[in-house]
Amino acid sequence: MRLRDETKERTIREKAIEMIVREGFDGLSMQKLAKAAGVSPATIYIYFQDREDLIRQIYYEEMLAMSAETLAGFDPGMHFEEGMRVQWMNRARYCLKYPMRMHFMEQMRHSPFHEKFQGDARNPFSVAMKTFVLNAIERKELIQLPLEVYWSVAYAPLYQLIKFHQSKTGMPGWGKFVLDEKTLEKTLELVLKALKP
Amino acid sequence: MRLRDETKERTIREKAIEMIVREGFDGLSMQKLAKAAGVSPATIYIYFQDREDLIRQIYYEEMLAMSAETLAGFDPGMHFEEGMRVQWMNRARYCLKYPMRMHFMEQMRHSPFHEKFQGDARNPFSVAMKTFVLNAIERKELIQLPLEVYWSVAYAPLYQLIKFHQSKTGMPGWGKFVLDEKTLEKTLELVLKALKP
DNA sequence: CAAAAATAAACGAACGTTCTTTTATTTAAA
DNA sequence: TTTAAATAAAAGAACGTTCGTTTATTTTTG
Repeated sequence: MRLRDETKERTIREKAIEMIVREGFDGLSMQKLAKAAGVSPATIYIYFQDREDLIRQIYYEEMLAMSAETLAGFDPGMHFEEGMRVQWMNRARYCLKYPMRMHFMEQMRHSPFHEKFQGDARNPFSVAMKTFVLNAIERKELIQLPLEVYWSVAYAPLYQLIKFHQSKTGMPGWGKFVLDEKTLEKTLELVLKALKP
Repeated sequence: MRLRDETKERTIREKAIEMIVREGFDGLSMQKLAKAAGVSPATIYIYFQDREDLIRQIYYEEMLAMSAETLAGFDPGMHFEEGMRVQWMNRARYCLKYPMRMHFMEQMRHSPFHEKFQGDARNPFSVAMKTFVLNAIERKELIQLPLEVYWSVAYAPLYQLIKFHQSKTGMPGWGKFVLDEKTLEKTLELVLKALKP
């Protein structure tokens, strides 16, 4: 019995991400992907049921990887400020280390795929986050607010900053923006100021 | 000479947005669009050069409409808190009034089209925004910070909140989230707390 | 040799776009 | 006032291409 060449699946996954980032979901065709991965179109269908399953699987894998990296060194029982700092640094590090994957996820999250796949995506992440927030509120290290408001104030600015950083042109009319350690830290301070009692 | 039926172009544009929101850029095909708009495929090419031009034109139109609505009742010389409040309410109103268009724009902004079209998109918006921020800093109503940091802290939370509101399922594991006037106002207060000296 | 991996070639369907024709409307000569 | 030429809008059918996927076959390795 012939064994699977696991590098083939990896290559397919990576090339798919590249294609989607470069040309959007429009640009992801199975035949072009096969060519890019140096593989026959039929081979893709050994590893994935169909095009949608391919996208779904990449999405799940990426979600897990991001969650894991985000929760590294994090404990839901941590003090608020420390926990926030760990998460900010983890997220920033991941996004800057894997800009392709990050871009892919951003594209995913704003496409109709997101709602379609969300139901069966069980990231270990929401639970930890919820516990962390409730703890922090109880300890009076964080003001009382709905989870969605917390999320919006706590992390949306970070992702927007990263998007500015990764944008080639920056804001139209403004120059190129570079996100350095200091700016990151300063922005985190602002967010903490908003959220602490 | 036969006159143009202007309703045709409007219908095409609206159906295109609907299709993109429902099925993504993948799902936008010229033939399906023609059928949905009750028009011959060839007719679309009277109004638009090609598929990409169609998307580009819709994008520009939407950008202008959003900018206009966002700047309604706004003056770059306004005091910081008042200006922020006007912009928050304007943006929120627009997004909640036209969820389709908003969704279309979000999908646009995170697709490769965005960088492609950004160069020639001149929204009247950046200038007003820049002036407003510089004024506010000079008056010491706003702390000193880069424009990108300001933008990230000031508006990213708002858009994230709106996305929660419009998401059918809400955060996975949490319930459905409804954005009411009071939550909006509360969140704005938090952001102001972060940004004021 | 058995069996799964991998392929090349091919399938019908759908794609973006164009070609040809028809329809509606204006213009202006009769 | 009638009517025919002129013209752009609009339609329908078709173009060649590429799409996602499958079938039939070969290759590889336990």
